[in-house]
Amino acid sequence: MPELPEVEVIRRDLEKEIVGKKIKKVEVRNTKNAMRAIRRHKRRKEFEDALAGLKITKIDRRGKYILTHLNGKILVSHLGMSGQLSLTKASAPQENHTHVVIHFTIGGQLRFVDPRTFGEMFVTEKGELGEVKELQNLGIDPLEQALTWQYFSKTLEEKKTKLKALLMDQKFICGLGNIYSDEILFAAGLRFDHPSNELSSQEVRRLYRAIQEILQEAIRFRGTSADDEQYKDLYGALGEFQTQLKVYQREGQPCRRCRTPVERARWSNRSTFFCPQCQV
DNA sequence: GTTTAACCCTGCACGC
DNA sequence: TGCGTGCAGGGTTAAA
Repeated sequence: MPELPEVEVIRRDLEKEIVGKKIKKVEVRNTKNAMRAIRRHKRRKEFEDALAGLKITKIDRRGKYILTHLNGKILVSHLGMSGQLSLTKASAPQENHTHVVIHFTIGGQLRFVDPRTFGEMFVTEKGELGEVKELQNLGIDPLEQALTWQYFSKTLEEKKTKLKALLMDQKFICGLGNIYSDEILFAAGLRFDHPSNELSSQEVRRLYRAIQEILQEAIRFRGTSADDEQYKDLYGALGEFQTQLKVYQREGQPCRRCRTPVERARWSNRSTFFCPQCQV
């Protein structure tokens, strides 16, 4: 499932590929799930007409949201669990669960494919972006300069919650999901259920550094394609960070550091993977 | 304030 | 072979 690194890889590729292009027309499939994909719009036509004829000027990212800037408008996309943006020729066969197709004037298409329909797309006026609640609530992006050591350690101290809950809390820092929070906690040598306000300053520092390092590495490897729902980039290629995973989905396999079998715990309706020896 | 569970959904693995 | 069941997960919301 796409988390910050995957979304950032897609953002960078979109920036390279579609900035400057003009949208000829947009097609939303006439299916229940396609309507679910654009659920903030009452009618397909409203979404389609909002984008037709506009030129793409910039691609931004906030947490796991991709913001495609057009003249006066912004197309907001969230890939949910199984969403994929795919850049193809118009002649390429259409995959199952393709909900939205954006046609460019110079040819080629951007398709939104999402089997589990947790993802969505919507169009907003540029001036109204600040009113989108989900974006308002997002915390600091961990790759931005604004995530300072001071803010990070102060929040950990104040929150008094389990570390994994905090890492996955999009209102604190945005973009981390199940895979990267597990990998970050392993890299920092901390357990998922360690109380956030009971860390030494050295441990806080390790965690802070692990966030930056794991995310940068994952972007360098073009994201993780670990699950049955394999993440694919804009061109349909898989990421390669799964070869680097230390604990995620490695239950029963020896820890890469100490050989102790990796354990899996059920926490808050999610699986969490950790080394009982290396993480305290 | 924090934690848990349910909800939305589909594909897949599994057992019978 | 085929059916039913459980599970996976992101984000939100309601309840505990």
